[in-house]
Amino acid sequence: MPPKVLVICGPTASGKTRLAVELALLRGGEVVSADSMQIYRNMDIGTAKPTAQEMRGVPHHMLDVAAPYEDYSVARYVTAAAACVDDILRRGKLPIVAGGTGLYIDSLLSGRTFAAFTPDSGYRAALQTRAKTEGSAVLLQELAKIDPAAAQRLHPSDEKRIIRALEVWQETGKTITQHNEETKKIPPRYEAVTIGLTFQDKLDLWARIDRRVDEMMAAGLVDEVQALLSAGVPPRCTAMQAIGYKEMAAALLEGIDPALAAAEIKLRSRQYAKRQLTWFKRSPDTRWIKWEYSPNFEVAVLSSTKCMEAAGL
RNA sequence: GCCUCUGUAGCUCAGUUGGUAGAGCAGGGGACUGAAAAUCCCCGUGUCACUGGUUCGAUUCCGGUCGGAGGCA
Repeated sequence: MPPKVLVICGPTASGKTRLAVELALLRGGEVVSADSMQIYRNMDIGTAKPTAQEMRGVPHHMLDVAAPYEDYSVARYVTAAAACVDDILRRGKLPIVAGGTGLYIDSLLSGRTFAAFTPDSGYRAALQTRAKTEGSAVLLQELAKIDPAAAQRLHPSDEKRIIRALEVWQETGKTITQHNEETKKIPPRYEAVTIGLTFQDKLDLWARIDRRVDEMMAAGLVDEVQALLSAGVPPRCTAMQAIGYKEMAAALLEGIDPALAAAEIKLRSRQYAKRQLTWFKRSPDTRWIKWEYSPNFEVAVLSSTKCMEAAGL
């Protein structure tokens, strides 16, 4: 049997951080973040990275492990996060994987491996150029010749995935379809007890998001983004695609009122929360905790604890 | 007070030389195997302000009423 871990997922601003700390304190656990943007250093306010005060002495892993200008990836995350989880397990403590990046969580738990090459050979760039000039539909047609199943699955506009499929073939000699089938057979790395946080009423989620963005503004989001820009972080890099940074950087660069950017950030955050829910909803074993009018952490902790006991955690 | 423009989807607006209408954004749903806070796909019936008239038929033309914007006084 694979080792057991606790997972806490849910949309942005649903209280994952706080619940993770509560449960860690209760069970002698340590938190492993599963957040694709909190991995970056110097991006604290806009990613709602837990502060030392919020951590309450609970060790947190996978925060601040990359520089903003670096190109991070799921593959890197899984390698590093699995090492953290294994170490926590070895020390007899409970690993609590908490975060909102569904792909990171699933990849960590599944034991899935990624095609063994680093996508910086220039081939990807060449394909991107071709997609721009010839259109991604042309690339899809080429893909159809080597991997009909993948071509069938992909939409002609889905440039990123078409390029990835082509690049996997080019670099490894295997089609992405074949790769996916093989990795599906890999047994899960961990047995997860998953708790999902959500809201009875969507409007409560929206209100929490709005409030959080207001707090970010008050905490100095504008300065944080300006500092990144001043430090020479390219506005187009992965880290700067993060909600909050993307909009604020654009406002700063174009001389737009930051308050307008804040409104945009609220909107994008709501849309992001919806996408997160879509991802998490498809896991049938997730135990959902629905916040009602206001988040009641006592109830959530109790409910989580029962859930953990039932699963033998 | 007079003149001009204007009132169409939650918002911004197209449009119908008269046969009951469509985009963007918002919203809803979905996907997702090395950028994932990224990326991609699907979903548009609404008293066409109200009210008379002309007409086989009006959201479209004409009159009036009520909103809104601007101009002249």
